[in-house]
Amino acid sequence: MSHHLETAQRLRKQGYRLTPQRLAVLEVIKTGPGHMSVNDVLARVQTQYPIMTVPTVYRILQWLKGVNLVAETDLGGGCHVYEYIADHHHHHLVCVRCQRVIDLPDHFLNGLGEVLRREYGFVPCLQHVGLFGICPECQDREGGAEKERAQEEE
Amino acid sequence: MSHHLETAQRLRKQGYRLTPQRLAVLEVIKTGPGHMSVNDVLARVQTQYPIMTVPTVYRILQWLKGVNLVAETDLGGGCHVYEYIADHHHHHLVCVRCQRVIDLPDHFLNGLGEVLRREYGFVPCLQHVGLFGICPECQDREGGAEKERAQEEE
DNA sequence: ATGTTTGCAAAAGGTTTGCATATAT
DNA sequence: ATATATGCAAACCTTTTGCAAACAT
Repeated sequence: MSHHLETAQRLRKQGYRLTPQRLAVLEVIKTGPGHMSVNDVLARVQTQYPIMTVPTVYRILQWLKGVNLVAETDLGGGCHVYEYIADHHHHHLVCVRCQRVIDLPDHFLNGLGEVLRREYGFVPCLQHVGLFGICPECQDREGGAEKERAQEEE
Repeated sequence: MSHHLETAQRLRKQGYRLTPQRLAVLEVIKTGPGHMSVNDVLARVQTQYPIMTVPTVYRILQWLKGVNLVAETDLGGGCHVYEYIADHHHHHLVCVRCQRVIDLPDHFLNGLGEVLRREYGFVPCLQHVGLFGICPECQDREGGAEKERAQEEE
């Protein structure tokens, strides 16, 4: 936990207290695979700090979101994932079949943002947008024609 | 409940049973203001059918979604809203300040859909997308410069 | 008559809160 | 020393499920 001293110093300067828990969550979210749920973060932190609890993870993640160090993405169905904000925003393509998440560079939505601002006066938060759909692998597995299918009977 | 007989007939033909609860939810979601939560639907239905329960509303809404009569939009934070699908898809601009919802015609995302298909092989479900941001009114009320603001202290 | 749908109650899952204790500053 | 952050437990909210009774067909 020595390679993010400048971040820690900045936060301390802003009056925040740097507890081991906060540093551990920061470390995990910084070095982790991205797109981690609260439980993912908790599990990883607990390998180093077994006493870490769920409410604390929530509070720390909300805090990190507030200071713009992590982004929260709503994947639908009451599932939120978090990841470290490096220096560029990006979006997510979420497969509704296999739950896989594909990263999408931010420029794909830049044009849309401008249109919304211009035509609606609406300032969109397009830092992290989750878009749902079906990934190529699941299309292959399902056989091609997924246009109009109403298979609501299981 | 007599002005959607053709819809009812179609559903009955498909083998579904048309209970009073189903007809009531259909009526409410068809004539309601749109963007209704489960509790909104429940409250409106209960003015006519006081015995309506929460699980039934969920089941009926999932059913209506399955037969492509309503669309479900995830507004984040575990909040889902439902609305009747007329004959055109559209999207939502959700104000993160006042929760207001602005409708956005579907063609705003058509280009994006094609790009995702072409460049990623990803077939997006862009029938109903919720985009978050700040509406013009809230921008005025807040005073213009809402670029970089970290007011997480309350 | 039969299989589907409902109501009830309870469970499940994720998230939040109250409060005393521990702790970073 | 002091105000903030944590741990614990419990509450909260939305959504789901099991099962017997009610009901549309």
